[in-house]
Amino acid sequence: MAAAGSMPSPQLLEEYSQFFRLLSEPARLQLLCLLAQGPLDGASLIEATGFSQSHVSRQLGQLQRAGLVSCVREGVRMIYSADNDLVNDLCSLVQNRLRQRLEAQLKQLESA
Amino acid sequence: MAAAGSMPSPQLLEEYSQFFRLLSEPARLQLLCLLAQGPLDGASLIEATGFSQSHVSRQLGQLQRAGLVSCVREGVRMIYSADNDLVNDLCSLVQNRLRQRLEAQLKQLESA
DNA sequence: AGCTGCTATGAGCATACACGCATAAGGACT
DNA sequence: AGTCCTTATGCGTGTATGCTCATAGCAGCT
Repeated sequence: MAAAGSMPSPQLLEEYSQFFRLLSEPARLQLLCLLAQGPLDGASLIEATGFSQSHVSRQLGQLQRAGLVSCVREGVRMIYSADNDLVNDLCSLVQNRLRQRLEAQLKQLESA
Repeated sequence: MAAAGSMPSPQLLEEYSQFFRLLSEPARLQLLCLLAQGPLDGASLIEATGFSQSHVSRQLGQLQRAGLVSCVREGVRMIYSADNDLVNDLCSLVQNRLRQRLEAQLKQLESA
Protein backbone atom coordinates (compact mmCIF):
# COMPACT_ATOMS: atom_id res chain seq x y z
CA MET A 1 0.00 0.00 0.00
CA ALA A 2 1.37 3.35 -1.05
CA ALA A 3 1.67 5.94 1.69
CA ALA A 4 0.05 9.26 0.95
CA GLY A 5 2.90 11.49 2.08
CA SER A 6 2.61 15.24 2.16
CA MET A 7 3.72 17.35 -0.74
CA PRO A 8 6.96 19.25 -0.07
CA SER A 9 6.85 23.01 -0.43
CA PRO A 10 8.34 24.57 -3.57
CA GLN A 11 11.35 25.84 -1.64
CA LEU A 12 12.03 22.43 -0.17
CA LEU A 13 11.59 20.88 -3.58
CA GLU A 14 14.18 23.30 -4.89
CA GLU A 15 16.61 22.41 -2.13
CA TYR A 16 16.17 18.72 -2.74
CA SER A 17 16.84 19.07 -6.42
CA GLN A 18 19.84 21.28 -5.81
CA PHE A 19 21.25 18.62 -3.55
CA PHE A 20 20.61 15.83 -6.04
CA ARG A 21 22.19 17.97 -8.72
CA LEU A 22 25.43 17.83 -6.78
CA LEU A 23 25.39 14.06 -7.07
CA SER A 24 24.29 14.09 -10.68
CA GLU A 25 27.80 14.73 -11.93
CA PRO A 26 30.05 11.65 -12.10
CA ALA A 27 33.10 13.75 -11.31
CA ARG A 28 31.66 15.04 -8.06
CA LEU A 29 30.28 11.67 -7.09
CA GLN A 30 33.67 10.11 -7.73
CA LEU A 31 35.37 12.67 -5.56
CA LEU A 32 32.84 12.05 -2.80
CA CYS A 33 33.34 8.31 -2.97
CA LEU A 34 37.10 8.69 -2.89
CA LEU A 35 36.89 10.94 0.15
CA ALA A 36 34.42 8.57 1.79
CA GLN A 37 37.28 6.08 2.06
CA GLY A 38 39.47 8.57 3.85
CA PRO A 39 40.90 12.09 3.69
CA LEU A 40 43.03 12.99 0.70
CA ASP A 41 44.91 16.01 -0.54
CA GLY A 42 44.40 17.73 -3.86
CA ALA A 43 47.27 16.06 -5.69
CA SER A 44 45.96 12.61 -4.78
CA LEU A 45 42.51 13.49 -6.05
CA ILE A 46 43.92 14.82 -9.29
CA GLU A 47 45.97 11.69 -9.79
CA ALA A 48 43.10 9.36 -8.86
CA THR A 49 40.62 10.98 -11.19
CA GLY A 50 42.75 12.27 -14.04
CA PHE A 51 40.90 15.57 -14.01
CA SER A 52 42.59 18.92 -14.30
CA GLN A 53 43.54 20.78 -11.16
CA SER A 54 41.03 23.54 -11.76
CA HIS A 55 38.23 21.10 -12.32
CA VAL A 56 38.93 19.22 -9.11
CA SER A 57 39.17 22.45 -7.17
CA ARG A 58 35.86 23.70 -8.51
CA GLN A 59 33.97 20.53 -7.77
CA LEU A 60 35.43 20.42 -4.27
CA GLY A 61 34.32 23.99 -3.80
CA GLN A 62 30.75 23.11 -4.65
CA LEU A 63 30.81 20.11 -2.34
CA GLN A 64 32.22 22.23 0.46
CA ARG A 65 29.55 24.89 0.06
CA ALA A 66 26.97 22.13 0.38
CA GLY A 67 28.68 20.89 3.53
CA LEU A 68 29.52 17.49 2.09
CA VAL A 69 33.26 18.06 2.17
CA SER A 70 35.47 19.84 4.65
CA CYS A 71 39.14 20.65 4.47
CA VAL A 72 42.06 21.61 6.68
CA ARG A 73 45.37 23.18 5.76
CA GLU A 74 48.44 21.01 6.06
CA GLY A 75 51.27 23.39 5.36
CA VAL A 76 50.76 24.51 1.81
CA ARG A 77 48.42 21.72 0.80
CA MET A 78 44.81 21.06 1.70
CA ILE A 79 43.44 17.84 3.13
CA TYR A 80 39.85 17.20 2.06
CA SER A 81 37.49 14.82 3.77
CA ALA A 82 33.85 13.77 3.49
CA ASP A 83 32.53 13.95 7.00
CA ASN A 84 29.40 11.84 6.86
CA ASP A 85 27.93 8.78 5.20
CA LEU A 86 24.82 10.33 3.71
CA VAL A 87 26.13 9.75 0.21
CA ASN A 88 26.81 6.12 0.98
CA ASP A 89 23.27 5.68 2.21
CA LEU A 90 21.82 7.36 -0.86
CA CYS A 91 23.94 5.28 -3.19
CA SER A 92 22.95 2.10 -1.37
CA LEU A 93 19.29 2.89 -1.88
CA VAL A 94 19.84 3.56 -5.56
CA GLN A 95 21.90 0.42 -5.87
CA ASN A 96 19.07 -1.64 -4.42
CA ARG A 97 16.75 -0.03 -6.89
CA LEU A 98 19.02 -0.86 -9.83
CA ARG A 99 19.34 -4.43 -8.64
CA GLN A 100 15.58 -4.80 -8.33
CA ARG A 101 15.12 -3.47 -11.84
CA LEU A 102 17.62 -5.91 -13.30
CA GLU A 103 16.11 -8.83 -11.39
CA ALA A 104 12.67 -7.92 -12.66
CA GLN A 105 13.95 -7.77 -16.24
CA LEU A 106 15.65 -11.11 -15.75
CA LYS A 107 12.50 -12.72 -14.46
CA GLN A 108 10.51 -11.31 -17.33
CA LEU A 109 13.05 -12.72 -19.75
CA GLU A 110 12.76 -16.17 -18.19
CA SER A 111 8.99 -16.20 -18.21
CA ALA A 112 8.92 -15.41 -21.93
CA MET B 1 34.42 6.31 12.79
CA ALA B 2 34.10 6.54 9.06
CA ALA B 3 33.60 3.25 7.27
CA ALA B 4 36.04 2.59 4.44
CA GLY B 5 33.55 1.46 1.82
CA SER B 6 34.62 0.14 -1.53
CA MET B 7 34.92 2.44 -4.52
CA PRO B 8 32.13 1.94 -7.07
CA SER B 9 33.14 1.07 -10.59
CA PRO B 10 33.01 3.84 -13.21
CA GLN B 11 29.92 2.31 -14.80
CA LEU B 12 28.11 2.16 -11.50
CA LEU B 13 29.18 5.71 -10.75
CA GLU B 14 27.69 6.71 -14.06
CA GLU B 15 24.41 4.97 -13.29
CA TYR B 16 24.21 6.58 -9.89
CA SER B 17 24.73 10.03 -11.29
CA GLN B 18 22.24 9.45 -14.08
CA PHE B 19 19.69 8.49 -11.48
CA PHE B 20 20.40 11.51 -9.30
CA ARG B 21 20.20 13.67 -12.39
CA LEU B 22 16.58 12.64 -12.77
CA LEU B 23 15.88 14.04 -9.32
CA SER B 24 17.97 17.16 -9.89
CA GLU B 25 15.20 18.88 -11.81
CA PRO B 26 12.48 20.48 -9.67
CA ALA B 27 9.86 19.76 -12.32
CA ARG B 28 10.55 16.02 -12.31
CA LEU B 29 10.81 15.88 -8.56
CA GLN B 30 7.51 17.68 -8.24
CA LEU B 31 5.84 15.25 -10.60
CA LEU B 32 7.26 12.34 -8.62
CA CYS B 33 6.03 13.76 -5.34
CA LEU B 34 2.60 14.37 -6.78
CA LEU B 35 2.40 10.83 -8.06
CA ALA B 36 3.70 9.50 -4.76
CA GLN B 37 0.41 10.62 -3.23
CA GLY B 38 -1.61 8.67 -5.73
CA PRO B 39 -2.11 8.04 -9.47
CA LEU B 40 -3.05 11.00 -11.62
CA ASP B 41 -3.79 11.62 -15.25
CA GLY B 42 -1.99 14.05 -17.51
CA ALA B 43 -4.47 16.89 -17.24
CA SER B 44 -4.27 16.83 -13.44
CA LEU B 45 -0.49 16.98 -13.55
CA ILE B 46 -0.57 19.88 -15.98
CA GLU B 47 -3.02 21.77 -13.80
CA ALA B 48 -1.15 21.02 -10.57
CA THR B 49 2.21 22.13 -11.91
CA GLY B 50 1.31 24.81 -14.42
CA PHE B 51 3.75 23.36 -16.93
CA SER B 52 3.00 22.95 -20.59
CA GLN B 53 1.63 19.69 -21.85
CA SER B 54 4.73 18.80 -23.82
CA HIS B 55 6.98 19.52 -20.89
CA VAL B 56 5.00 17.27 -18.57
CA SER B 57 4.92 14.53 -21.15
CA ARG B 58 8.67 14.67 -21.69
CA GLN B 59 9.51 14.58 -18.02
CA LEU B 60 7.11 11.70 -17.49
CA GLY B 61 8.80 9.91 -20.37
CA GLN B 62 12.17 10.19 -18.70
CA LEU B 63 10.77 8.98 -15.40
CA GLN B 64 9.11 6.05 -17.11
CA ARG B 65 12.29 5.01 -18.88
CA ALA B 66 14.00 5.01 -15.49
CA GLY B 67 11.22 2.84 -14.10
CA LEU B 68 10.12 5.40 -11.54
CA VAL B 69 6.74 5.96 -13.13
CA SER B 70 4.36 3.60 -14.84
CA CYS B 71 1.17 4.32 -16.70
CA VAL B 72 -1.97 2.62 -17.92
CA ARG B 73 -4.46 3.74 -20.53
CA GLU B 74 -7.87 4.75 -19.33
CA GLY B 75 -9.82 5.28 -22.50
CA VAL B 76 -8.08 8.14 -24.24
CA ARG B 77 -6.19 9.41 -21.24
CA MET B 78 -3.23 8.00 -19.37
CA ILE B 79 -3.07 7.36 -15.66
CA TYR B 80 0.43 7.76 -14.28
CA SER B 81 1.62 6.39 -10.98
CA ALA B 82 4.85 6.19 -9.01
CA ASP B 83 5.06 2.63 -7.89
CA ASN B 84 7.57 2.71 -5.07
CA ASP B 85 8.76 4.87 -2.23
CA LEU B 86 12.43 5.11 -3.11
CA VAL B 87 12.10 8.80 -3.81
CA ASN B 88 10.44 9.38 -0.46
CA ASP B 89 13.29 7.59 1.28
CA LEU B 90 15.91 9.60 -0.59
CA CYS B 91 14.16 12.87 0.16
CA SER B 92 13.86 11.95 3.83
CA LEU B 93 17.59 11.39 4.05
CA VAL B 94 18.30 14.70 2.38
CA GLN B 95 15.80 16.42 4.60
CA ASN B 96 17.54 15.10 7.69
CA ARG B 97 20.78 16.37 6.28
CA LEU B 98 19.37 19.83 5.68
CA ARG B 99 17.94 19.91 9.19
CA GLN B 100 21.26 18.91 10.71
CA ARG B 101 23.03 21.65 8.77
CA LEU B 102 20.61 24.30 9.95
CA GLU B 103 20.80 23.12 13.53
CA ALA B 104 24.58 23.25 13.40
CA GLN B 105 24.48 26.77 12.02
CA LEU B 106 22.04 27.75 14.73
CA LYS B 107 24.23 26.35 17.46
CA GLN B 108 27.25 28.11 16.03
CA LEU B 109 25.32 31.34 16.02
CA GLU B 110 24.35 30.93 19.66
CA SER B 111 27.87 30.13 20.81
CA ALA B 112 29.20 33.30 19.19
C1' DA C 1 -14.79 7.83 -43.27
C1' DG C 2 -14.41 12.33 -40.29
C1' DC C 3 -14.16 14.81 -35.86
C1' DT C 4 -12.65 15.51 -31.03
C1' DG C 5 -9.70 15.13 -27.09
C1' DC C 6 -5.41 13.54 -25.01
C1' DT C 7 -0.61 12.32 -25.52
C1' DA C 8 3.94 11.93 -27.70
C1' DT C 9 7.61 13.96 -30.49
C1' DG C 10 10.49 16.75 -34.02
C1' DA C 11 12.56 21.51 -34.31
C1' DG C 12 14.40 25.39 -32.34
C1' DC C 13 15.93 28.54 -28.73
C1' DA C 14 18.01 29.88 -24.44
C1' DT C 15 20.32 28.90 -20.50
C1' DA C 16 23.25 26.26 -17.46
C1' DC C 17 27.40 24.19 -16.62
C1' DA C 18 31.34 21.01 -17.19
C1' DC C 19 35.99 21.44 -18.52
C1' DG C 20 40.49 23.41 -19.77
C1' DC C 21 43.86 27.37 -20.06
C1' DA C 22 45.93 30.87 -17.96
C1' DT C 23 46.62 33.50 -13.95
C1' DA C 24 46.05 35.20 -9.43
C1' DA C 25 46.25 34.26 -4.34
C1' DG C 26 48.55 32.53 -0.45
C1' DG C 27 51.67 29.94 2.48
C1' DA C 28 56.57 27.94 3.20
C1' DC C 29 61.07 28.39 2.30
C1' DT C 30 66.34 30.92 1.38
C1' DA D 1 62.62 40.95 -0.75
C1' DG D 2 62.26 36.66 -4.15
C1' DT D 3 61.17 31.72 -5.58
C1' DC D 4 58.51 27.49 -5.40
C1' DC D 5 54.50 24.90 -4.68
C1' DT D 6 49.57 24.24 -4.05
C1' DT D 7 45.05 25.90 -4.48
C1' DA D 8 41.41 29.12 -6.14
C1' DT D 9 39.28 31.84 -9.88
C1' DG D 10 38.24 34.81 -14.30
C1' DC D 11 37.47 33.71 -19.06
C1' DG D 12 36.15 31.17 -23.11
C1' DT D 13 34.09 27.19 -25.41
C1' DG D 14 31.38 23.28 -26.30
C1' DT D 15 27.77 20.35 -25.08
C1' DA D 16 23.66 19.02 -22.75
C1' DT D 17 19.05 19.95 -21.75
C1' DG D 18 14.95 22.52 -20.04
C1' DC D 19 11.22 24.62 -22.22
C1' DT D 20 8.00 26.07 -25.95
C1' DC D 21 5.53 25.83 -30.41
C1' DA D 22 3.76 23.17 -33.70
C1' DT D 23 2.50 18.81 -35.35
C1' DA D 24 1.98 13.99 -35.60
C1' DG D 25 -0.04 9.78 -33.45
C1' DC D 26 -3.75 7.46 -31.33
C1' DA D 27 -8.10 6.08 -29.06
C1' DG D 28 -13.06 6.78 -28.87
C1' DC D 29 -17.00 8.73 -30.81
C1' DT D 30 -21.07 9.83 -34.66
